[in-house]
Amino acid sequence: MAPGVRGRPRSTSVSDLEEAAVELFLEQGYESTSIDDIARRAGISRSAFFGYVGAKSDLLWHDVDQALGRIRLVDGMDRAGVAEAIAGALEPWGDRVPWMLRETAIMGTDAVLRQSAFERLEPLVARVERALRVREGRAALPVAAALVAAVVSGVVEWSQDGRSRGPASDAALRAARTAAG
Amino acid sequence: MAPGVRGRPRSTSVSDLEEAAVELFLEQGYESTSIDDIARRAGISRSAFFGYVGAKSDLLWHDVDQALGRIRLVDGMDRAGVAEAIAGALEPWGDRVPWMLRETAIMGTDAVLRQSAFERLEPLVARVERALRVREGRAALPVAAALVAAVVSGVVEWSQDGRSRGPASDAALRAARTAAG
DNA sequence: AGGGAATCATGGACGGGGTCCAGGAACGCC
DNA sequence: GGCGTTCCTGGACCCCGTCCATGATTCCCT
Repeated sequence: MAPGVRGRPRSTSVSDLEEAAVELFLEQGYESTSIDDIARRAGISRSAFFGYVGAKSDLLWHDVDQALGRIRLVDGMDRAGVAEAIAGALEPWGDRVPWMLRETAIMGTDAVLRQSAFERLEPLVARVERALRVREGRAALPVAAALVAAVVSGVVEWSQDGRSRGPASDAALRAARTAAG
Repeated sequence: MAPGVRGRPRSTSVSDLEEAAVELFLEQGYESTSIDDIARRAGISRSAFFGYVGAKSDLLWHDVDQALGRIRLVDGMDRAGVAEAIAGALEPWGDRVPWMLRETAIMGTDAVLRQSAFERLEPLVARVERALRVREGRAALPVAAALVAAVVSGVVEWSQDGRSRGPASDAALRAARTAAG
């Protein structure tokens, strides 16, 4: 596939690394799993690991990062439009929680997720602010921050709902509405 | 002072460490300043450093942590009440921006602040949720998250306002109101 | 077939953060 | 002065993330 690409082909993928990591995290926990462990199980060296991923915690965000990449915002949107755009990007998830957002207790990843959450979400806040600026003016930033925070907290609650969990996009929309009320 | 305390007295304080750190951060930047550098300038060993502070980034949050500790929430508050409580805790700041929130460009601390922001703010979200639960019911979490996010973004904007910056508490209140509207 | 050129993998070195611990130093109390 | 308590020190340790020289694998062109 992909003709015209020269050079040595990659020997694995981020998804494979993610898979290997989840296994190890479930077995030994996040902190007790070194990058060496993950790389070894995926069949590459520690150095190569950093050719796929910039940090160990990136593996936890792989699914979320892809969802973030699917969000399509347009300048001039209103709050509801932004909420729908974000919810739409979550539709591929359906009612299935990404591996890394589940079993956080077993893996002991809560602390790490908190550390990297702001870093991950802040770019989205910036994008939302830009989209809202036409309608909200100079107050766009707090509005954007509040909107994103509401949606995120909604998704987090959703991911912790044991059973009877609907689609992620519904949870996102619901949270956005309740916060706006 | 403080009679009845046995044992060797502490040889410095967190505030002293913060002061030494700010100097070094302004001179060399955050990343280029090692914990050894800070400890040396403060006249203690690297090991002792961790007896005052759990991590290098804690120094950046010293002022904010104290403000967080001043916030008094009561179960049954409404959104406006919570906003006022938070704003009240910021009054000691007046219109002066804490050292570590200023000159973040010079110190190169933006990345570190982002990393530790969620970690710092999430406990506040939890407290706000608890206070709001009486009135907001099960939707308290997204509301709390949105409220905190709005206030924080407002304070961040305030801290970057070059001149004609009013008190921090005003900025916090303003942001909370615009996000709620 | 053979020689670039490009891309990736490897192993190792390095600096730094954070933890841990054994020993010593400074205090109050008896 | 002895004792318990609290703190400081120096060092060892593990791991993360960066960097680099070297080698491996592929495509393309001649």
